[in-house]
Amino acid sequence: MQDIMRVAAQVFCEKGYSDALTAQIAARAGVVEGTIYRYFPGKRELLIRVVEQWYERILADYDQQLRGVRGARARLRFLIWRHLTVIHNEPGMCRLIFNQLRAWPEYRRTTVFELTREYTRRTLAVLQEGVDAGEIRADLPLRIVRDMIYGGVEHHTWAYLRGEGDFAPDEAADAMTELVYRGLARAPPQSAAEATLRRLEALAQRLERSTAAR
Amino acid sequence: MQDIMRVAAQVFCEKGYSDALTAQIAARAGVVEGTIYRYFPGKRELLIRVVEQWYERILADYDQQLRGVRGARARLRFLIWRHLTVIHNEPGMCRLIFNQLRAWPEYRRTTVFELTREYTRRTLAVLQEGVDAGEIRADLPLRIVRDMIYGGVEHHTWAYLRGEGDFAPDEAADAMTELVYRGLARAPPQSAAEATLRRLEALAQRLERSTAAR
DNA sequence: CGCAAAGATGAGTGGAGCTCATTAGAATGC
DNA sequence: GCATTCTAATGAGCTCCACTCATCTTTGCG
Repeated sequence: MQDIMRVAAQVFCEKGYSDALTAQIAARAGVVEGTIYRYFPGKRELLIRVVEQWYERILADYDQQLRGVRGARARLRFLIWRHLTVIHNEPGMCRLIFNQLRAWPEYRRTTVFELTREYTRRTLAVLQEGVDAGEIRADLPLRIVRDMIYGGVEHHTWAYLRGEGDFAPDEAADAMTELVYRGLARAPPQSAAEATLRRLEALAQRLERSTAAR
Repeated sequence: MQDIMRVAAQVFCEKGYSDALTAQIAARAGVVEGTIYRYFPGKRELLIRVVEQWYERILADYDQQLRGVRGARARLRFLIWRHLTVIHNEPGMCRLIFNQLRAWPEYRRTTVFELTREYTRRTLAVLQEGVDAGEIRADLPLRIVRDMIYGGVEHHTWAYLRGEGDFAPDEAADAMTELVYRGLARAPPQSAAEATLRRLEALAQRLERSTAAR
């Protein structure tokens, strides 16, 4: 049965879900087609089991690694970078998850779903750490930030997953972390700085006039 | 043929792509199955044509509306809000695009693909307007911002598209615009800037006192 | 009215997931 | 050491669904 799952993982990744034929998986695994259906209720369930096994492997050392990273900003960057890196290293499986698994009604009762929830929940927790430490403002819903992070990662890697073009996990992680962390705007505090600047400029002019008058 | 496309749009939206049977579409359209294949090379192409027609309708008044919105920030919010609203109003079609169409190899030669590119290109243009107007910093790649916007919208609406839960386009648009515009962080650069600002203010006060004293 | 061109028909085909009666092999009992 | 039972593997066949094609019908034109 482990043979079947190993072979199925290969064939699914190579050909995609619908072009991967059960007959082909059986042949490569050295069994006959019907044998697959002794262990799996159907092709869909086979994919689900394969992806679940893979995903558990991927997340195995995840918590330990995260525990080693200190500071809300670095932790946040790690989460983003990690997601980008997994996609970059294993595009086949990620394509299966994004294009097939998540579109199915069975998805919600999958451990992939549960583990993903856990994963994104950790992102919220890290953001909250930042709020508690006074590093991040809390006047916007953190859920939206999380959605923009995960959605952004997946949108950014979309072309790569189609086999068109590439992306750099490190650079993208830097940019996204920076964006989330410091934002894009010249925000209200800066207008305070501008006011101060104007006061100083006015003072400078007055001083210049008074020194010139002497 | 318009009948077939109208009926197909309905059935696809109701049942999803693979549960929508060609026989069913034909029956509801009052023709026989083979007739569909006189006008369309196959079921996939039928969906593509249906979605293309819909998408053109959706984007018909789009540019005109955008032209009516002034200011980079308001324009950006409009783009985000618009995307959210379309998803909220027509979940069936959006589900078909996100789950089926975009996963197919044919997608790239679709006008849906072209129009979407146009759509996101406009977002980059609006961001660039903000940079030119001095409203937005340009020291981070705008492509990443765009990816976080569109990815964020889709990630945020994902549960809704599955028929689980709901979301509020206006609130989400506000939050995302705010996030992109002013950022989240009381970040290191800003705390440094704040320290500098306090020193400058102190300096200004000293100078003001000394000039006043004369 | 005759004829040709275009359109519609529905029985039939092919392919892929899936089933099940049968067989082979292993474990257990006496 | 043979018989029995229980489990696993087999592969021919079934079903479902997209798709095809020879045939029939309607329309347009002289």
